[in-house]
Amino acid sequence: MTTETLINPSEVAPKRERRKEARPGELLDAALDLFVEKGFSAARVDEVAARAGVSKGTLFLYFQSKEDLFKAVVRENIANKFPTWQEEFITFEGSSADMLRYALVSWWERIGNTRASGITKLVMSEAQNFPEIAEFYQEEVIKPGNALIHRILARGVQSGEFRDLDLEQAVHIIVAPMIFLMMWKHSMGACATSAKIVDPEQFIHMQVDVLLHGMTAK
Amino acid sequence: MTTETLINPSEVAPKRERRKEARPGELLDAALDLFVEKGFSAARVDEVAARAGVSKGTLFLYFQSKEDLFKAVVRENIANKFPTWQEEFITFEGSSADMLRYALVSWWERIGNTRASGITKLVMSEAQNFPEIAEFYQEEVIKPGNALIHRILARGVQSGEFRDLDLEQAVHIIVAPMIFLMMWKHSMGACATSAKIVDPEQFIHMQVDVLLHGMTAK
Amino acid sequence: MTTETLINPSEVAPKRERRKEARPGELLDAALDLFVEKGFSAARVDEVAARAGVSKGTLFLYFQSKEDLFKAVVRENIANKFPTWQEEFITFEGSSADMLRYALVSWWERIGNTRASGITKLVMSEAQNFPEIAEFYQEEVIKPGNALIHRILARGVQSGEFRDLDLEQAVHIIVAPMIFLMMWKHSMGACATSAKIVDPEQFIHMQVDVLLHGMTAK
Amino acid sequence: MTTETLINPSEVAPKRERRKEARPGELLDAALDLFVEKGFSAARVDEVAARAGVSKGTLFLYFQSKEDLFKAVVRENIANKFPTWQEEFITFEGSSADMLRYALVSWWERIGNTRASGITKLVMSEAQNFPEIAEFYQEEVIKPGNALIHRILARGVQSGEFRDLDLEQAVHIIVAPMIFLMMWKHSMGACATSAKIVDPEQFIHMQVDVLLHGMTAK
DNA sequence: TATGAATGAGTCTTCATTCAT
DNA sequence: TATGAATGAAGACTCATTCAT
Repeated sequence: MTTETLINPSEVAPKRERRKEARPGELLDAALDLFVEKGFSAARVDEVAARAGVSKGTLFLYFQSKEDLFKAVVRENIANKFPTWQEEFITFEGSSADMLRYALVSWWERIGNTRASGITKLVMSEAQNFPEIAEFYQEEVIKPGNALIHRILARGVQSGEFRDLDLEQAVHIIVAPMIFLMMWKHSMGACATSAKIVDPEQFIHMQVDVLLHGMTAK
Repeated sequence: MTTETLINPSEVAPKRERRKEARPGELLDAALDLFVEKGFSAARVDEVAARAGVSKGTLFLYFQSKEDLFKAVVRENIANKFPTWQEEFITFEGSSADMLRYALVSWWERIGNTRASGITKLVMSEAQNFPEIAEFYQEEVIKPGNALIHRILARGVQSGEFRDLDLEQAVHIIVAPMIFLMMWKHSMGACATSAKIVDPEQFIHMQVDVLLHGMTAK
Repeated sequence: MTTETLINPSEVAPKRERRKEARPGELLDAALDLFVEKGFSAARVDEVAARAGVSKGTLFLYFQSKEDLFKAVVRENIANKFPTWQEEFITFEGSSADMLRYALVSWWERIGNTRASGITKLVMSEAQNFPEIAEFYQEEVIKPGNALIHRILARGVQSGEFRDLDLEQAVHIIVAPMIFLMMWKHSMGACATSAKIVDPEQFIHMQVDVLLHGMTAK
Repeated sequence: MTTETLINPSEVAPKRERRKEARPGELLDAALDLFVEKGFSAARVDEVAARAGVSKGTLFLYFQSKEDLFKAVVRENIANKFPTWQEEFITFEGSSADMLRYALVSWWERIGNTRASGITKLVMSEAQNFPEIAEFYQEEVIKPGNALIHRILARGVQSGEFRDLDLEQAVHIIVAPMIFLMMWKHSMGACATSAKIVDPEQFIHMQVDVLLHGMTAK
């Protein structure tokens, strides 16, 4: 997406001229869709090229191989949303419970509910065949994401709002359902009959509720 | 396979062994490994056959096609899991909290921690390319599994042990982390560096703890 | 067909015991059907065996290879009908025109209209891939057949009934339509829509009529 | 093919030649030879491609499947034959006997004696396995051909030159020997020893002679 | 830079043939 | 002699990749 911002965010060239510059971006864009939709092997480079409006040969002008394209797709789409996000939390005022709720809800809006979630599906599905991608993802996405959650939890524990948890573990408790949500959306959730089984918004809402208060009656 | 031939080369492995009864199982076994390890398309039928100690032709004697083999693998590894399990819960005595904890822990022992968990990873990764498999899995695995959890929760609510939850939703809250666990184990978890990041036993333990009591300090 | 007559025409053994002796015949029988129906390569040895009521392995007990089976089928079915037939003509009384008509009509009844005609289709279709079969067929069937016709024509010429023809050539004029008839029956004629286009009996009738009297108005 | 490379090795044949327009024709050409020579199943797509001077992959660039190629070969070699021919007969002046003779002789020159005759052999040999081809052939070749003959005969009958025949049947009498000729040429006739047994020109000549005047002495 | 025709290694699948039982 | 499970060579077809234009 929006590769032009990466390449040259300042000037908006006329369509025809911008084209050449935009090629790799358009290819990555098409590739993301196709990889998410069909997986690495079932996605055909012909179709990626076609969807990007170029010929197959052109694709190989920008990417050495299909694997290379795949890696670029993942790399490109693991946008560093975390830095800007982090700032929000530094200046966040309110309870840590609200903060957690806000984190998950806005995560859904900005990541889970966008095409970016397809990346997670992709990476997890193909991790075995692309260990370096998995590694990369771990470093660039999972770790920063976890750090963010970690900070929120630590704030809550410190303020006495949350009880004294093993934070390393607790982070997983928070993150796991979100990852599940992305996987589900792009696998079972994409199959007609079972589509409505998990409703993400409701799911997140109750998730936070249960996480904070538990299921046990008082 | 045939490690004994390697260890004991004097006992020549018979070239043509007739094991009609055993073959499908052996093939299914090898296929499960390979499919989980590499995914559907990256797995080669030659290798499945080789790992089962038969020729490629033999594989097609028992399974019409690679896809057919895939379906058989899924079917084979999920049947007969729930019926016996369900009975245990009917006769369970103790608190519903204990019941829930028992359910998740024994789930981990019997499914999550066995090769069967690879099936879930497999199905979710390939769901888009095999909608019928996804459908089948939904019906044969997800639904019965959810029903089991539903029963436990209903029991807890009825006894006043749990608060009055939207059970349909609550079921997902319980199940999601387990599915995550299987996905993780067979994707990121299988990559060296990040292997130890999530420890399943600890994860489940804390999961139950938080689910039951929440994170909020009293 | 009726291989038992070839093997042991004198004694009629009970079904079960005759079986063993009859095997090759039953196989040839089934093979003839299948080869005629589907051609050499499209015919499957499994099906031949199945149709003969034996296992595939048994087939190879009697025939070294599929090619061997094919050759045996052709050889077996090129029954020497000519010797007995020839006698009929030696004692034939009547005009040579009647003789010719009788020859063609009875040929249709005894050969053209029986499964034997399938052999011709078979041999002609596969001649390129089985030159020795073609050669064999030429010697065993075509030549004796031609000789028979030759004799009739010679008789007619000698008696002054027919005009003085180049007999070698004239024979082909007679034989060609009969061969055509067999080919047609087992190719185009076997396809639904065009089935009724050529009616053999009528065809032969007119053929003789035209051959004898010509089309030219007197 | 590329005999010039053999004759003149200094001119190195370019490895990748772009000849989009020419390819299908070259492939069809090679395929015709091979199909006629070996039959549908015995012909290998690799060899067709090789004979056309391209790689196997290229063949599948132009034809979806081997069967598709087969159909194209049949189609290619029978279109545009009859339309131009038909015109000749409309303007034909002379006796109907001459017309018939001319029809058969020129048929031999333009069809029977060219590679196109192999198509008939092909279609009749494979008719059972390709009913649609048979149907197609019936419609596109047999029917127009028959119509042509029908017209000649009708002309002759009308002018009183021929006696009053059942034209539908009479057409078959004329056509059958021609079809026989094609079958023979590409089956028995292609085998060394029996090659000269039927001489087409003589055969046609006598055929017309006999058809027109009959064999019976006046 | 862009094209798309051409390539050929690689895959699934078939089926005649073998062989332990 | 009969079986049918097992084989593996061979074939059609795919598709990422190349390269002449």
